[in-house]
Amino acid sequence: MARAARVSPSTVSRSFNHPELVKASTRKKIDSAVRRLGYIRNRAAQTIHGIRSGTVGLIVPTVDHAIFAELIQSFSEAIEELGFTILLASHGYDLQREYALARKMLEHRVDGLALIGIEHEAETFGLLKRQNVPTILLWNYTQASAFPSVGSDNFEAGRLVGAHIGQLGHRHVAGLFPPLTGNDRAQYRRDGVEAALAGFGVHIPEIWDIETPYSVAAAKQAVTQLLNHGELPTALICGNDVLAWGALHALSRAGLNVPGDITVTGIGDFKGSRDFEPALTTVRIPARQIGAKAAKAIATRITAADAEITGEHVIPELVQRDTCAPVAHV
Amino acid sequence: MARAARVSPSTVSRSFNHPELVKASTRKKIDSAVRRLGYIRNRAAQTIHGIRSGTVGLIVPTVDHAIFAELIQSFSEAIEELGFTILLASHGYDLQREYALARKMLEHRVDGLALIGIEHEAETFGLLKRQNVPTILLWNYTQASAFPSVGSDNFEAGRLVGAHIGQLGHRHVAGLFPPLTGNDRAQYRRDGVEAALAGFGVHIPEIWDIETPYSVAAAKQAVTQLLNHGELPTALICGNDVLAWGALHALSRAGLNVPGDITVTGIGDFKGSRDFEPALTTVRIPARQIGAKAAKAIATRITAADAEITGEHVIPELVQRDTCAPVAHV
DNA sequence: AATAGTATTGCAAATGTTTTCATTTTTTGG
DNA sequence: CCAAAAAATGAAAACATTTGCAATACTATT
Repeated sequence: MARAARVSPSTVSRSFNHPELVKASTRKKIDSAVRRLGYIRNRAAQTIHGIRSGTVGLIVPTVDHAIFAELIQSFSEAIEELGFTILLASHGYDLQREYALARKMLEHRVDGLALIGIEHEAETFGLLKRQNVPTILLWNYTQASAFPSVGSDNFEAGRLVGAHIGQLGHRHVAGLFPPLTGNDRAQYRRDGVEAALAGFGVHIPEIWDIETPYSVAAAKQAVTQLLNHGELPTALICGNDVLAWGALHALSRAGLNVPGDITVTGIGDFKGSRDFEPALTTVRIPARQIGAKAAKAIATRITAADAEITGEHVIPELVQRDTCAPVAHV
Repeated sequence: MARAARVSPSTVSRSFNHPELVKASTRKKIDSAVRRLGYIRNRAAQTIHGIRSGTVGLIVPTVDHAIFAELIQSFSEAIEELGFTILLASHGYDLQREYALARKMLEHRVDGLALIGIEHEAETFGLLKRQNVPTILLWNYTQASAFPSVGSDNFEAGRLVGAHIGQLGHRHVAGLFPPLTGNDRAQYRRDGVEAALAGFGVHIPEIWDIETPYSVAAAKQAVTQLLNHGELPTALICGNDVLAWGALHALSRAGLNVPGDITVTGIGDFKGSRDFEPALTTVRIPARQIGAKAAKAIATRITAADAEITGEHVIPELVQRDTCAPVAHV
């Protein structure tokens, strides 16, 4: 490239990075050579100078379906705006694989890393601390996390639905949750629900304690099965909106009225929950906001290495819509 | 690193890349130093030797919601399996931005690039041809695309619904499509629908030709508005499943029976459409299959530079479920 | 114990860029 | 038109790795 423009590599470099330092005529020569050759700078070569790679790793449990899609989208938009590109990988809720992926991203010399959730392998935390990679934990929030977390307190989210259901007078409550292992969000929500419910002396009995994979299909099937099982709860608390959608479809299919016959809640307030029929009562965890804030936080930390970033709590909020009713007085 | 293990850099390199060439005892020394220092190879340094970067660019219109999520997930799983990491970016249906993003990925020296759809800026195609980056076009399919395409023929998908609706006897048909600019998939579907319909002498009149942004909320609102508009079509063809969901919610809200009062179709067969109530009649475009095949195709092309890869047509298929009925005989 | 192999390692060059410092060119002011 | 100052450019080192080739260290054979 340098020879094509008949200048030294140094001048080419300057022309890109500090154009004000090179004479207009020289710059023109270089630009024309660039165009002529279709030259594209090699970021890898810059990176080995300690110059930032311009990439941020994002490791999620899954891209599939609604859960993280909105988060990924907003995070990616915001981080792109700030000049970075995303390296994306998913581990399928396997925190061992997460460790391997984090390592791989470090090989690529990402400038920063974002993980979903608060709890990770000690090995992973150790690695990131040692390598001193700016890291941020998304989606769930606590003050005491190993790295700054940006998200909603999922325990609080669970508590909100639990309390709401309790206040509506429900005493026969079922729970529909995804597998809890490797998923602190679901775990915290679940704990929050139980804690709030306990305040009303309510406990989810084992027959009504359903675990299903994360999908509309699985949730629908599980609820359909529950329906054939004899006694019906008066309320069904779902660990997230997708499961709630599945539940609503199952109830609709069975000819049951929501909230007349049974109350249903979700968590997440995913796109579509507002417009569902009946509109889903849920807890809003504002994915777009979290994504945008997280992007800003990590970019700040990357560009101003000293700036200690703090986590940020995006407060979850109960959104009352049309799937909840007070229990009929006995 | 090399000094820590008291060997030369060359030996360290060999120990990683051709372990059989270094003595077991030396390898052990190196391994222990690696562990001690938490050393992680720098891929950037490898990349400037012409060694592959191990990344594949994936540029999508949006990550949001159901459309591409499944595709991204399956593509990412498969490509990861093959040892690559994804560089992800989204352009919001703006093909100019797509060009810029492609350039950026080239700066990062991606080993290959995947784009959604067949039609792109001439500039983009030119760039990729010149740089000779293995490129693949996802989701839509034609034989005559600028790069190999892996996906379903979206014209055919549209034709399938159009023909189905025509055969059921519908003559008063409405269409609900997303904006067509910068979106060949929607465009082709639309064309297919119209072509098939024309075979039955049917044309979508302007009042029933609705364009809405890509979301459940927008679709619901648009259909609600249509409902207040006087005359009702006997069938509503939606450009994709998400819009169909919105339509179904609107109809449910209005107390209309599907398919009794009106027939509805989607395209895509996204996760959840099967379990919707009523289950959505749609055309299956198997995202998982497309993602997996595309990953394999591009990886092949990357690892065996000579291997000319061919596109692959994943045949779309009408999935008849419960939202279509023949029109009542007049 | 010497020789011929073979196995193992190191040296040096190369990769594409940035950066510091030195050199050359241009401009300015007298 | 000259000297001094300022502006523009180039040379060389640095970054972390790979690789071909040369050098060294073993092993087996006689």
